[in-house]
Amino acid sequence: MIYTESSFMKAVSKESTIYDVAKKADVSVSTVSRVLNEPGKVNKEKRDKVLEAIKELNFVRKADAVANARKTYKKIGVIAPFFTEPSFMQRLRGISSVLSEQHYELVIYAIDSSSELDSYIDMLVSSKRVDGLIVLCMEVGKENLEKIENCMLPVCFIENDIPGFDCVVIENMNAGKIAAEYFYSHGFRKPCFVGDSANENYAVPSTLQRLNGFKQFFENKGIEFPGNHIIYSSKNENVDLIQKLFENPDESLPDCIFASSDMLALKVLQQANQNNIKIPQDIELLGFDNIDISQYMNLSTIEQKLDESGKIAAELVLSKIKEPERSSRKIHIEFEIIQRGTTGF
Amino acid sequence: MIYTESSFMKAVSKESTIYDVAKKADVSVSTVSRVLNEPGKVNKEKRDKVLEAIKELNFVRKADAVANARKTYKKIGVIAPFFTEPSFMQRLRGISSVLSEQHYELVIYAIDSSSELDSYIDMLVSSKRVDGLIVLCMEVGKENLEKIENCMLPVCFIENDIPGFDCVVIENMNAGKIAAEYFYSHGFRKPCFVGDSANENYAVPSTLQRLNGFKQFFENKGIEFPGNHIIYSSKNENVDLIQKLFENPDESLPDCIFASSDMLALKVLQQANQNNIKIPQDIELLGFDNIDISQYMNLSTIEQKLDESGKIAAELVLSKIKEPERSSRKIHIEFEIIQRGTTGF
DNA sequence: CTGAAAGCGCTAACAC
DNA sequence: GTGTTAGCGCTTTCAG
Repeated sequence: MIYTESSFMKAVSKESTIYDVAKKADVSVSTVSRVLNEPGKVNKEKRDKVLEAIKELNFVRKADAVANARKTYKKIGVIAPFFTEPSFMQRLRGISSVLSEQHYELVIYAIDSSSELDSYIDMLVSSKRVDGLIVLCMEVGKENLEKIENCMLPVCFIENDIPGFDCVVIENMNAGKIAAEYFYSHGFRKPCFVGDSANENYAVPSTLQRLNGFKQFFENKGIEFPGNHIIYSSKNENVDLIQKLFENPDESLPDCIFASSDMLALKVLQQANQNNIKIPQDIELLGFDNIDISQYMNLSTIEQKLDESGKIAAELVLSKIKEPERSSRKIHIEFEIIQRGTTGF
Repeated sequence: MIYTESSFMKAVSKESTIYDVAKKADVSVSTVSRVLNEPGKVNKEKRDKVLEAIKELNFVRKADAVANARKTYKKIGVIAPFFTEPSFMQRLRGISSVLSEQHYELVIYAIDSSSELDSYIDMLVSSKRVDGLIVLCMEVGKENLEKIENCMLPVCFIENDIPGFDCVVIENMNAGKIAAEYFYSHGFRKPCFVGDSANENYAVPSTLQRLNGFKQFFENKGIEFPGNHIIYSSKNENVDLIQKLFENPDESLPDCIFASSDMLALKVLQQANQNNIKIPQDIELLGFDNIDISQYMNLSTIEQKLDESGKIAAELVLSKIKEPERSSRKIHIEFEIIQRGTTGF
């Protein structure tokens, strides 16, 4: 057996408590507690003695004991579908920034399936371990809602509009409409929509809403969509459908495409390239999300202020914690068109 | 003032404790505790009474109190640079999966600057709040290492090789070599490297290592790189440099490009498209990471098994928690070339 | 199987 | 300022 440096040197020094520190520094535990929490209120002399004892004993206090005594947690949980999409990350980033500012910890419960969602919620309501909860883009059944309400856990939903709860809602219909309006006002009359239909059953159906908003706007203007100008299918099928679309003769090609995610838009861009279709000269292309890579790829897109939605959600739970009786609020996130290289020809 | 449904209905019922439950069910607190933890060991009759009391009182136990009494946390902290890169997400996913399997919570400390790193580490060592720590792709100064060691916090570093600590190391040099070997064995002799140099000071310099591995392999074979075939600069400059490269006459173009990240590779792909350079016919292109979008874009790339590196790191801390005295381990993550549409012409 | 009682490690009145 | 002491809410011996 080979002893590495670390296992060799480290003694199994027992973990010390403030009692040990107090004894060693020859003061009371309250004094120790004070130098930990309000050092100003204790004499320099004693304070130094305590500090020294702390150092010598290698004392670290247990956050759980503190929380238990103070009856506070300073933790917010985030329930999110498995973080595969970049958009979730950006939202998390927003959440994280305000939480760390307020000295709250961020604990993540990543969901892979509906049943996992249930079991996490059970855990969270059967044992109070966070001060508040943020639920990201997930459908939550009535039963679970009741559980949450029963244990009076402050919660905020993002991208899910639930009556009686704090929500940060993304007006996906409106997003579709804004895209349509943009194209229409620039003179385009042959629109096309591309979106992935494959949503997990526990995820919110935002793509469909965007499609509806997009379609409706044009239809209100008397413009109909040929069947192949609405591509709304599973990921793999969509690739084929896009390819088929681009194989059409020029006159039956759309003059503008709204993709319901930037990833999809990037895919369209690539496929257009391969088919010698110039973007934006032949077809304009607008994505959705404004993920990091989009700027890089010079993709025009609709930004939904992901960071901000995360921030607002965090602020909502925090405020709900301070003021549990306040009535629930619903915040609508704005969109913004980011015009880059794939539109505005 | 308008009362919403929720604020109207919810009484300010005080939070109840197991004492309340015990009283109501007419049993001792130990019995309540037992039905909570080992329900099998208590009579059905009493158990039901307790369960009923729990329901009536809307009792939820405090995780902190439990942790305090049990002297256990069941939490792992992850320190990571701000989650902007998709690769981090995938690693987190790996970490998350094994933690949730083992019923550990995952708390995230997102770092934005060196000073934030310091303050998080201070917090973590000055107050024990997690059982273990995973540090993602960050440089940690000697001082901080000592602090961590002093408080005997089990820790595992990902993509950072620190003697005496558990590490999951990515052999970036070797990655460069593998890419070079791949191109070389397929007959390519005019290699080109593209990488972003702009790393935060607290991030590990993996790109440079990949460059060195790539370069070295070819140089060992007697192949030199013209100056413009090594693009290693800041993000914005790189775009220009790539463009300039592609403006060269055919004979001074490279025949293969290794990009040190998939994002960059995608950028190269786009720029090649715009310059009517066919990939892979004119130039082969290999990325690095195999992020989700790469499959979508049919990009050949080197996968570094991000999920797995996260999983292993999580397993390492967990094992270190169980067996604190075991000597430190270093796990090397393998690479795999994923051949898709941008190579293998 | 069940209950009494002694912790867990820290905080927070309350007196001095 | 500082020490005493009673909690915090739950777990866990140890008898019975």
